[in-house]
This record gives sequence, structure tokens and C-alpha cells, in this order.
Amino acid sequence: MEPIADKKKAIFESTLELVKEKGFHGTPMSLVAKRAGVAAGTIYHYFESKEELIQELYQYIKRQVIEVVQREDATDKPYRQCFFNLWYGLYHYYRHNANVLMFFEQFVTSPYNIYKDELGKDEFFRLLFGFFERGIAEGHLKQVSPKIMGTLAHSNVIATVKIQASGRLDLQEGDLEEIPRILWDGMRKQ
Amino acid sequence: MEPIADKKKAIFESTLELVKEKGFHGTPMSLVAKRAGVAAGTIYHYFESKEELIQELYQYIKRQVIEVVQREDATDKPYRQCFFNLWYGLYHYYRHNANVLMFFEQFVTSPYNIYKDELGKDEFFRLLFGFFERGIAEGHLKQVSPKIMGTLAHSNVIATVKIQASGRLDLQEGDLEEIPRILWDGMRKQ
DNA sequence: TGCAGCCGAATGAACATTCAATAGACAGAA
DNA sequence: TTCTGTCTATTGAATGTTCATTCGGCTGCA
Repeated sequence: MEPIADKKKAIFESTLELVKEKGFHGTPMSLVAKRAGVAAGTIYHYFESKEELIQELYQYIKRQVIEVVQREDATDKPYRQCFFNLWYGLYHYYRHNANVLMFFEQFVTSPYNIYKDELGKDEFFRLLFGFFERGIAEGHLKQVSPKIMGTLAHSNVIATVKIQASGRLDLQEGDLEEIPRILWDGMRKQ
Repeated sequence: MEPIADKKKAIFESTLELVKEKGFHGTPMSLVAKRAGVAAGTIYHYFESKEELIQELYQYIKRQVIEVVQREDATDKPYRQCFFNLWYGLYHYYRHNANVLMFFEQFVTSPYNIYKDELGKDEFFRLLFGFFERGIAEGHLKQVSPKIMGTLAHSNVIATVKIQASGRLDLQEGDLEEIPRILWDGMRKQ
């Protein structure tokens, strides 16, 4: 993983913030440039087009999320423990990187997302699904498609962060334990 | 509820399709007009601006979803039954109106959404939360904030439809029973 | 005759992208 | 050390395109 040139990173961060604030539309290259502290032309030194900037940014971000999953999956703790750690791992990552989350969400439901039909090939989801597959194989979870459980679990984390981030509703200490608990109780073998 | 002029409806439908296909950006008024079979100017006979078109469309759609909740909530069936009916009601509505779902999702995480901080005042969510409040009061559900459970339940339905709609993964007969089951098992009083 | 509904070419603004010009970094030659 | 040439990185004004919105005029109905 080569280190990313300073300006390139600044452009990424600027894009991330702006997309969160204003969406893909409403994020002109001129503003991206200004907020990154570079000239408009500089962006085109690093990226061929807006399209490519967005695509590369998506890959850049995804690598970070993948690391979270890998960190929590590959331990020898009891499965149940891993389950909660994974949930909290993703939760905290998204919580502290709210603009990543928003970018992700907007990206996935946008025409920029050209991977729509290759869910199985996406490394993030491969890892995630693998984790649930293991849970079923080891007899901890219900006999439900791991792809389904993985997707539901992920959407559960995201919904939680969104509740939190929007500030529409403040989660109490206890709630943060109850939510993954609900998920676990629903998915575990009864 | 006054009947909506034919052309107005055509404009709504056209916008819905295009936003699903191309996102808010990538949906120029000229295309909206063409697909609706009207002239560009006609849109401005009905709506003051693109902004207002999107906002009105959001309201128009929301009323339909609200009806689904009302239909399933206000029966005298046992609570557990209502729970599943509500899940399936929303599921089927979104399933048969995939472009509504995509529009919703994009709208919510976009700058068009000016209601971000008034979740409690949104009628759809008021109804939804009310349903879970009842479940707790009647002793069917865990003692967790109804707002949280409502939000999680809704995101669960949406995740399911998105799995289905994307065609990335085909849900079996049985899966469609397992998914709300997971939710119920997680939220019900143990 | 008047009017609402509708049309689509014309307008101007916003935007992505280009490019000619400048600055700096570095290597080799004198 | 200094000079020279050749890179790459950077700039921001200029360009051409796309788009939201406007408006003068047409149509058919009362």
C-alpha cells in the first residue's frame, strides 16, 4: 500500500466532506479544489475525471472498512464475542467517520456504483459473509443464508450510526448494548 | 386528497424512474419532460422549480407508505400477527415500487432532505414508533426505545428489499419467513 | 373573445475539463 | 560551485457543454 501523495489525500478528504454535506450533485470540482487548498487543475493531475475521483475514493475508503472486519474476525475469542466485537468495530469506525458512511450510502444507491451485481466478489462482503458462514457451521447461528445475515447485520450497524449521527435521537448507554443484542438474539440458534 | 392531474402524475413517475436509474444528478429536467411525454415548460406549469418537484414528489410518495402502516396497525389481530403483517406490508409495497424505495433512500441522505432533524414529527415515523410503543406497553417486546426498534425494523425491511431488488442474491421462499422472524426473535420479550 | 394548458426554442448560469504558463526539483556538465 | 536543461507539480483563466428556467406563442374550450 503506497503512501498517498499529500494533495491527493487532501482532495479525498475534501470530496468526502462535500459529498456528505451536499451530495454528489452540489459538489462541483471547483469547490473540491478550494476546500482541499489546491487549484482546479491540480485535481486533474491526479485524476482523469470526476468519475474517476469518486471511484478511487470509494476504493480508498473500502480498504479501511475491510481492515476493521479482518481485525475482529481473525481472533480466537469465542464466536459470540467476535460477533459483538465486529458489531462494535464497525459501529465505531462509522461513528468516527460519519462522512465515510454518508459517502458509502450515497455511492451505493447511485449510478456511480458500477459493482451493483457483483456483491459476492466485493472483498468486504466476502469477509463479512465468511464470518456468518463460520457461525452457522459452528452451530452458533440459525440456518439462514449467511449472505442474508451479513447484509442484515451490516444494515443494522448503519441504521444505528445514522440514528446517532443525525442527532434526532440520543442513544443511551444501555441502548448501545441492546441493539447488537437484538441482532444476536434474532440470529442465534434458539 | 384531490386527484392529481394526469400530466402531473406522469411527471412524478418519470422523475421516480430517472432518479432510480441515474440519481438526482444525472436527472435533468429535459429528460424528465421527455419521458413524461410533456414539454420542458409544462413541468414549470405545475412546479416552481426542480427543488419543489422533488419535495412534492417526496410528500406524494410518503402518503402511500403511511397508508400501508395504517392498514396493518389498526386491526384487532394479536400483536405478533400485526408485527408480521406490518413487515410484509412494507416489504411488498417497497418490493412492487422499487423506484419509490430508491428515491426514498437517495432523498433521505441528500441535501434535498430538509426534515433531517424532525424525525419525531414525520407522520410515517410517528405511526411506526407508536406501533412499537404499543408492543412494549402490552408486554410483547423488550424494554428498548420504540424509536430504536422502529428504525431498526424499517431498515431491516429496506435491506431485504434491496437484496432482492439488486438481484445479487435470490431469496428463497423460506428466507422471506426467516427474515422477519430474526427481527421478531430479537425484539420480543424473552 | 378570453383563458388555461401546453409547447419548445432561447437564455444565462454553473460546471467539468483543458491548457499555456510558471515554479520548483534534480541531474549532469563546466 | 554554478549553470543548463529536463522533468514534474501546480496554477487559474478560458472553453465548451449541460442544464434549469423563461417566455412568446399556439391550441382548443367556454
